[in-house]
Amino acid sequence: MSLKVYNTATRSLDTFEPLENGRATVYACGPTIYNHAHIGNFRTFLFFDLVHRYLEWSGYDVRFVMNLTDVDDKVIEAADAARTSISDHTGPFGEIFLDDCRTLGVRPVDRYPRATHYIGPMVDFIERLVARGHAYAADDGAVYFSIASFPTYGRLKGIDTSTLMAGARVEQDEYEKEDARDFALWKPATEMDERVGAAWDSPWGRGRPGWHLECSVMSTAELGETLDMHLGGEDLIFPHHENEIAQSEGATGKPFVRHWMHVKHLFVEGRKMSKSLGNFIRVRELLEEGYDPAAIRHLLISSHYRGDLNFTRAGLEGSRAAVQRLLDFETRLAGVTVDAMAEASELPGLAEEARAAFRVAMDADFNSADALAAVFRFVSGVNAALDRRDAVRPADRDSALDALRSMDQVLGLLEVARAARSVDDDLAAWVEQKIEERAAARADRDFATADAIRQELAARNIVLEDGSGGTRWKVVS
RNA sequence: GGCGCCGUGGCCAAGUGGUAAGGCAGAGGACUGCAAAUCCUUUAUCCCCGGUUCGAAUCCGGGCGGCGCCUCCA
Repeated sequence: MSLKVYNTATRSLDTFEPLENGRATVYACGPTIYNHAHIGNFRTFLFFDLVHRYLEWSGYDVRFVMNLTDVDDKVIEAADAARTSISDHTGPFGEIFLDDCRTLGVRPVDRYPRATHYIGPMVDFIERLVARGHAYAADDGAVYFSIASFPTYGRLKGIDTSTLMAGARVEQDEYEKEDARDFALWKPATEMDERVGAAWDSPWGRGRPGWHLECSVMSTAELGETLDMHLGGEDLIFPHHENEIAQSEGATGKPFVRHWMHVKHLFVEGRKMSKSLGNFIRVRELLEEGYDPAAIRHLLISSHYRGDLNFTRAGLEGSRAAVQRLLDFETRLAGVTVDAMAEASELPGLAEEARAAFRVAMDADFNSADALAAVFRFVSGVNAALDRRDAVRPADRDSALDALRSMDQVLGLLEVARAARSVDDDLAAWVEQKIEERAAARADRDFATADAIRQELAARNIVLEDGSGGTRWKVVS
């Protein structure tokens, strides 16, 4: 009964062991806020959220940090193209990103450090690396990390760097590097950098930090020198995270990260999502097309984070239906007839079974697909049990409701679905009025009128359910 | 070229040695004025070939097919 996580560094399923018992420090590489986030980004960010929620659900005292990159090549180019500054360009996109996160149910994390707020610590960090012989200043005003000074470089990705650059990818004369493999910690400012406000004073002159450095410095500043978990997309393994290890361990002499976890990139309609294929899907678009955010969330967590995930609109339809089943189940359970004198039911047993299966699934390297299966088995089991009975004990109902809501603390599906379906009082009053009219028509066996009313409501995504206790209504997506 | 991953029913997707979770879709039935919701029934020799084993979707070898990284893409 312990959490096992696949560790990219060891390439094996390791037992999660934080530095300090009961506490967990997590650093996740967040987005570069120069544009709208796409659906692939959110597979990763939703996984971060799953980790965040599950660690808390498991009782850890979690400190979770996700950076927002607000200065790098892409940001600078985008800001310059928009004839603005990097801060004016990234500000709104940062807000939009956080807004998308809220919509999809990504819980706020403890800190969202932005690189531009850490320039001082970054300069200090570079000086430490220089002092320890891991970095050197070049004549062009840049400071480079010396790969030769860090023998284990390449271990995370499992590559031998001595042959890595044997190919002719690197323009040897581009910078004043001592070794083609070396990477920049500090880059001298260009005219464009100055124009968009991406240049700061430093002991090496005007310039800006290298992208890899940002994460090493912010994670250390916010969480300490050794992190329990570091998360990111699979593309970041090399060189980004490899470089972070070299920088951080080079500067501190201590292990940087205990567990490295990486999320696999998703596919869209069976193909890699890429600009050249023109199949980028932004979260914004899906929301504007009217897709339920809970369905998006469901689809993105419906497969294991290290496995393939093929994102399709057909799949989104399926997820929409799955989420609706969950909502209907909660509504039914909450409204079930209770009777303290009723005989004991299967619900407490099913609830216990579901919680246990859910935990086993999530402990197995955050297997959300298996965890969802546990939830749906529970749904079927309880529905069948309720069909066999007229009433259940209040405590039995509560045990089932508690289990459902507890599991949703991690999955966040009901939570997001409810938020997306909130109705104002005016609409509710109108619907109630229509339902009364329909009830009167039905009493007169005037089914034509009754059906017309039902269709009028359906046109506004209101679906009716006639039961023994009267008519219930719900908003569907 | 180097390193690595994947191929499970119509679609999506768990399962890494004991004879196939779950969701969606479909078909039949129960319930309903009709629906909706729900329940019941129903749909897989796990890409192919060989091997190891009492036993393999799961391990090994080969093949076919798809893909990723080695480029500051989550």
